[in-house]
Amino acid sequence: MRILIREVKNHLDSEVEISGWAQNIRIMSSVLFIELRDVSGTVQGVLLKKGNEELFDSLKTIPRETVMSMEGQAVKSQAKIGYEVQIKNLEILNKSETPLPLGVVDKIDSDIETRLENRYLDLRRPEKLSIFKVQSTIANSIRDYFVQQGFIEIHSPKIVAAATEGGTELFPVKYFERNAYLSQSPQLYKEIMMSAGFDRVFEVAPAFRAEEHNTPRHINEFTSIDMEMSFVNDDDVMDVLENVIKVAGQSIAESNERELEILGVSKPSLDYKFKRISYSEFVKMANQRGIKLKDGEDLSTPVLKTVGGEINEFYFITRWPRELKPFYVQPFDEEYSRGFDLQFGELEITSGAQRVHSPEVLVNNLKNKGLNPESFSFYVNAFRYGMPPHAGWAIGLERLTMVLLNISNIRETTLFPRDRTRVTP
RNA sequence: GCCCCGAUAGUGUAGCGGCCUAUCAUCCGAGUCUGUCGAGCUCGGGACACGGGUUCAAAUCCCGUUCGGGGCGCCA
Repeated sequence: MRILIREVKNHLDSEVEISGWAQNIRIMSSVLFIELRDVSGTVQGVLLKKGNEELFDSLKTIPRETVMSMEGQAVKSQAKIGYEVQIKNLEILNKSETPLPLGVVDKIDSDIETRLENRYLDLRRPEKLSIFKVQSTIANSIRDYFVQQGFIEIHSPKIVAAATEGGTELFPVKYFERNAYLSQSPQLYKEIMMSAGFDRVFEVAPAFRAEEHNTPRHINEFTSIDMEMSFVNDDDVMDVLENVIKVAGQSIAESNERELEILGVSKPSLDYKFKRISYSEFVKMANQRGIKLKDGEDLSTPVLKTVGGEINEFYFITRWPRELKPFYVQPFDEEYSRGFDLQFGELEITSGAQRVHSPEVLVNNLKNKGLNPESFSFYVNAFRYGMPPHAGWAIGLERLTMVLLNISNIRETTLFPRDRTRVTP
């Protein structure tokens, strides 16, 4: 029965069977070592030539990254990790071709381009695996938290009709005899669920944006963690968001000690209150730093870098100008809205808001934004027959992973990134 | 979409008019070495993105194409 490599140390002085990839084979005249790797770690197998001549010679020409299974005695030894497996039986399950398009254990770092082209090899490296183990923890801890808080997990359609929010470019798809689009966000649907009386919902699903951006923080398909709650305001859902981030940080600290060590990242320490800085205060902060910025202007990347870059923690930017936020964001007063962003330093992690719940205000907002309320009837109608006040937000899973692991390119936290020029693998 | 920068063995690089039948490392192959762990040592293998131009001479300079990187814009 095959065991995981990290379990070998619990079976010293007994027979074990392990399977994995031969990441390095060191051959001496009378003894050879095979470093075997599986999802849990690595261990070396040893084979003395004496008494095993045939097997010994056949292993001399085995390429790196060949998949094999070995049986033998697990023993304490002078190996660096303190133990090894004395090979008795070895079965080649699948030979690797050579040379490798990308060395898994080479000392040379490859370009991200080469790594993405050969992602299956790149992901064999423990650091890359670790990123996605952590991402799994993040997603699951958030999901658990929501379920615990009485949220209902929903799955909204990803193929949508022409009319959406405006603004973002959409990917067109052929829908039989009609044109449709890939969904940019579950926004309208999760709001409709409030009208449906589900009270609190969440969804973890892909979102598609056909923007031709080319930055280390944008991709065209990402995983959006969305939530929406009824009978709450913007401050309430900011509280929930702060908890969610802290829960995720806590779960990583508890479950991914080894991965953090491999990545050389310290445990997230989030035991501080997330600051809530109003948009207008943020503008003042920029002005104090010599940046010419008027109240009402959008916060550009350089502004966020200068001001946000100084704040090396999570913080909210609240009360954005209505002008800068979408039609479904609830006004705070004539000028400002109940929309907010969660930032980490310069990076936007989340966008959220208390939403408009009055159909009249909604229709008015649509018109003001130059959109035709008629095209949104499927959505607006849900407001006509009893829509509760509600609020919600959406986090980019990949961006959250970047922040918690201090990774600077979103492609690193995406298994198979879709960017301006990449659709494969 | 705009502005910079880049493309040399499987991988990562040096070279930036003649010294280049192109450097180094890794890798691959052959051999050697009684326990290595970035194994060591010896020998061998493998590359100038594509198209055009300038020049006696181009990896090197110029133009175009393709692809990539960075910055910005766009971006619920």
